Amino acid sequence: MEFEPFLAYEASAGSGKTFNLVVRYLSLLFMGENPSSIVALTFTNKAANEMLERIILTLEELPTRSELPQISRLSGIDEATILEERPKVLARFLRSDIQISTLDKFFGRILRKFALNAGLMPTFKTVQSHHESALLERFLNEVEVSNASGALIHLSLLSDKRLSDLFTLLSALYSKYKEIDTQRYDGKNTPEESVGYAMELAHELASLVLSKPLSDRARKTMQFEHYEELLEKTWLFKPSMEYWDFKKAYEPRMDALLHEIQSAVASQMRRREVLYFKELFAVLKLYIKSRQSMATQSNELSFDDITLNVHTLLREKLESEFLYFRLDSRIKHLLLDEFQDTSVIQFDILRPLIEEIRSGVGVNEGGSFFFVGDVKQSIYRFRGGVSALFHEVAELFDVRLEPLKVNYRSKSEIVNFVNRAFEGKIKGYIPQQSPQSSCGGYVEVLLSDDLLESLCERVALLIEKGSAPEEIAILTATNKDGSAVEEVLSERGYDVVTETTARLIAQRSVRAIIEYLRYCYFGESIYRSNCAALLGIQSDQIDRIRADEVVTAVITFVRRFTIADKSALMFIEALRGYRDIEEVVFEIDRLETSSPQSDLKGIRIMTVHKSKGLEFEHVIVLDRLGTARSHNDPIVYEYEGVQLRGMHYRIKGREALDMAYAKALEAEKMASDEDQLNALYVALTRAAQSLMVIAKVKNSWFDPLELVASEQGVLEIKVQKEKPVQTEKAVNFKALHFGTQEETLRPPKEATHDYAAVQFGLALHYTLEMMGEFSTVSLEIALESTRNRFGSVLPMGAMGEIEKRIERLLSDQTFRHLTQGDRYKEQMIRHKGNLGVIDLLVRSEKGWIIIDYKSGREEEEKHRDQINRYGEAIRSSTGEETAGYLCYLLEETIEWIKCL
DNA sequence: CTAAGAATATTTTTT
DNA sequence: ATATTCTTAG
Repeated sequence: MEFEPFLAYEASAGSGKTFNLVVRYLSLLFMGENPSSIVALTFTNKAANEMLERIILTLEELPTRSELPQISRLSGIDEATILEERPKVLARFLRSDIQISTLDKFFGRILRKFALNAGLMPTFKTVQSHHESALLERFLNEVEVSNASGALIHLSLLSDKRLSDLFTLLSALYSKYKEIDTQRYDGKNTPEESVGYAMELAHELASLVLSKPLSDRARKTMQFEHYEELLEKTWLFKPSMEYWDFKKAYEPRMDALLHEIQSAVASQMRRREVLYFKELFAVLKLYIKSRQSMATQSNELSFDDITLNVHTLLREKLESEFLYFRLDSRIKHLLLDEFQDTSVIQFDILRPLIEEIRSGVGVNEGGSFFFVGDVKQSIYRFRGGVSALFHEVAELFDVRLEPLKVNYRSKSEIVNFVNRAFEGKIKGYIPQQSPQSSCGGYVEVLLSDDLLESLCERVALLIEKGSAPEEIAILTATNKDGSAVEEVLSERGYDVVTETTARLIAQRSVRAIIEYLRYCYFGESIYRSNCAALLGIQSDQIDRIRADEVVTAVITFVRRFTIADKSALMFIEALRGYRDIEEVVFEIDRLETSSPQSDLKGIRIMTVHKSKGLEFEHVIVLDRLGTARSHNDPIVYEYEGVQLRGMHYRIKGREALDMAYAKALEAEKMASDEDQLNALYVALTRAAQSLMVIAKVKNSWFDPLELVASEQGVLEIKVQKEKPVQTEKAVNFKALHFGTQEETLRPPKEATHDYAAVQFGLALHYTLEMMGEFSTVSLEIALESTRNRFGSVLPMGAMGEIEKRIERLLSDQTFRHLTQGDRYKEQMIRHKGNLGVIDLLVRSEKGWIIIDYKSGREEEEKHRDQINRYGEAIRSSTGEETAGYLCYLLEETIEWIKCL
């Protein structure tokens, strides 16, 4: 097989998408390409990290990896040579500026480089969203200044909507406006006002109908006074009056009138649409203006701001040659993951890059473009994803499309079930194949009246059969459903892990800290009471202090009331990003960080959207607990492939009167049904071993699949090989890793004036902390991070010294002996209200071993005390043997001191 | 049994 | 706001 520069994989679920991306990436490396010339983009941070990890891991374990033969085939280099080259390639890779990231991060980087061209400061901050109220204020001000208040009021009246709804619509249009030909909506060709005419005809029809002998209820439906009342009538939207009670009195004249009325009403609706769009786009201009000025003034950009600015920059302001000139290195190879979720505007930004590569002339010779995706898993239409791009782009750049048909993830029963469920439902569905080796598996579809009860039964069954809780995932339609599941399972004593809306600032301990800071800042007693209530203590126990040093104040507070749970510690980390207490009290509501997952112990609960790209042994897909709500976007977008062809104003009943509108509405409905089906496809393809579908009897989410209650295969659970699982009792101390020791809760240092020595010590600790394993390879990686972080502050030769000392440690007999067992780095412990961090904690056969690294012997007494305290903490919380060592990594030698 | 209109229940997915 | 269910006249 030869390396194909232009290739795309249509990768169904579980068909080895990441595997192929990694093989492709590594082949390029072994073919001698510079890592910084390869750009690999994905959609989520999770996916980007996973890819980077897989690449490093594969490089490290290459001799035994199944990627090796594939890389050999693709690159045309024999395996022996590849293995020989491996250390060099790995070293080069780690030294380079690696370009594996999310699309948004990539765009952010470009924009930063060219910020000044875009009229922005290069120091801009990325935020999830702008201050809603501040933006609204600015917008209204803009409206006022431009004398557009009339337009805004008119718009509000036309749409019968509140300002806040209008504001939501504007922000949705903001991310789309580049696709819209706003010129078309300038209000020319507005149809004549036809309310009067319609009413006249309607009255004529009414009197004609009422002149006949007719039932009372039929007479009643013919009564209306205003146009609005007329629009409520059901008969107005019927194709003919020859129906129901009217049948007996029917005569052709009635239908003639009806159709005339209908066309008058349709014309009036069109009029309303034209006026609406005219005003809307006038107002949108002002909105965009306020959005831009907001971004420049606050120096904060949202994801949308970034994308749009990059687009303007690359497509309207700069030549692509200039882009290449400014980027550190020429992008020669582009690898795109999850391509089906790309939005039109995102692709438009990438387009010149691909065109350059495709041109294949001069410096672009030998470039490549590769993308992977699966239109069946396109579920982000609401965010602008256009799955039609997938095939369109393949055609546009003459990229060969190859389907990956084999599912390596799921057992055959699951694959067969999925094939049966989706064949004929998803357009052009190609059944997946199952390799011989993945025979077996289990699928159950059960219909239930009490979803949560059935869910609990299934969970109990899986656990009873020996499944570990973390192997079970429960997928729900909404976050709210996820919370309901979480509640019911916790109630029954199961450990659960949710990836749902648990925002950090929603956690109890964090809320208490925030209230405390508000009390310190504002001095209002309401905040003190809130804080006390959250902590379950008396208000007078809380003192107001001047919190000049926010972090220090919070640490004191956290210690005093012993609320140092994970969230609190993570929050302290987040607080470091704030200037002062003022910024904290006013900005903290916007902190979107989610709270840490509870050690990943327990049953996973998440939405189907979040589960995308993940895989679990046992999956239970739960029907929606509530009923689905159809979205009510006031605008119906009409797409033809990837092109936005038109926009229609959504008016109730309009589809019966306006063919073009009816067509657009129908297309929209089909697209949204497709999304729904795709979501189900994602849900049913997450399982490796067993899949259970719990469906409602009526109005089920699964209705489009026409599932029937069934059971296939045998529920077998391979019991995990006995891992040294810590019991709940043993983990009485908190195992944590947030940030690095140097910036967290290291006890305040003695006033040391030797700045260089302090930096050296920190860098040494940092390197040890960054090492994934105690191996030479890990050391190399860790040193790279240290160089990035401390390079500028360390004296000459310090890096070499660190490397020397750690290398000595790695070959030290005592160290090797002591570190046999499960190792935990940077463990935070809490004991008697004190927080501490243990450099290295080892769980050996005999008990716990504490190891603390030191770079100098100046304060040995203190160090001993520290170890003794840690030892006491571990011993009292676990009740097991505990030993403690100080490990001095000195210039010439390693010295060990046993403290307990 | 049917259609109209009133009453009632329920109300996303996220880089 | 909208989909579904309920009530009721014919």
